[in-house]
Amino acid sequence: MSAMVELHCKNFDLAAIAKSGQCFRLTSLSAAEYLLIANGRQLCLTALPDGAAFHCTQQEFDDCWAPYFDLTTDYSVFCAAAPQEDLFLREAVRCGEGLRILRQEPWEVLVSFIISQRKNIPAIQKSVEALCRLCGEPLPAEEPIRYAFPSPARMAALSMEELCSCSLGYRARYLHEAALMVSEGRLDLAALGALDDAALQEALLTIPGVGVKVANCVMLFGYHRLSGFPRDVWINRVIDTVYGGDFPLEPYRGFEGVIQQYLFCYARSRDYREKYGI
DNA sequence: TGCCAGGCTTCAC
DNA sequence: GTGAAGCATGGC
Repeated sequence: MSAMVELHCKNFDLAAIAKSGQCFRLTSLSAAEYLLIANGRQLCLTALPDGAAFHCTQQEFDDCWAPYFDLTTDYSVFCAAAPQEDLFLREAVRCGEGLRILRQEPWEVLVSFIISQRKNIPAIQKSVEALCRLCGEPLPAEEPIRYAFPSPARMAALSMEELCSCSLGYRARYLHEAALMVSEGRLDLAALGALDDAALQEALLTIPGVGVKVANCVMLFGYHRLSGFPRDVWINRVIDTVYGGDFPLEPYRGFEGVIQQYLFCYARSRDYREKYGI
């Protein structure tokens, strides 16, 4: 019988995480089965009513996946921060209380969110997967063959034509330059982790194709800087239509990014669109 | 078929 | 410094 670790946790919803738009390689295989490729390995998961079953050894769970899913953080504290009078945020939290802010590798997040600009989530997933198939290392496993996220060096070796074959459009030259910057040592993503938030954002903004929004995504999802608050079209729409153009961040200082994620997921939900006629 | 998508860069002014 | 135009492509 293969190894398995069961997680029972109120604030853990695989379906919500999979469609949260923060990672693009956690995919649904069936109603309750999911496949995650991250950290150079793959993991099968089964959604449970109060958590998930991780199909791996206890050691792999402890060393790799518990940190990845940020399991030592108590998200109920963030959920409880929504004030009684903010009915919209309370509904957003209720809708997304199983979300986690994943601790992904900065390089993968950087590439994924350079790709993300002016694309919807299915299109991003498709481009990321095409890129992995094109130049990612095959993972040691049975059929079907799956591919790790490509290293900067492997991406830098691609021609512009090869990059464009992943439906990257005008983003291909951004990715090519980013891959060169990292593979040639002009940009040390690991070293950036030692910088404070302001210096980290400044460094990320030197990368072509990275503006304030993408930089905030990389900070939040790649460096676990929970104060990052990416403003995309969905968030701006919510702030404009629900908060009169000004969302109060001060009450959520230090975990603005978690609140942002609740807002983002609720804004894209059917509940929200039906309720607000959008 | 047309609008939109986890925006950024460039170029007038 | 600010605002508008242009950008490639696929989902819905």
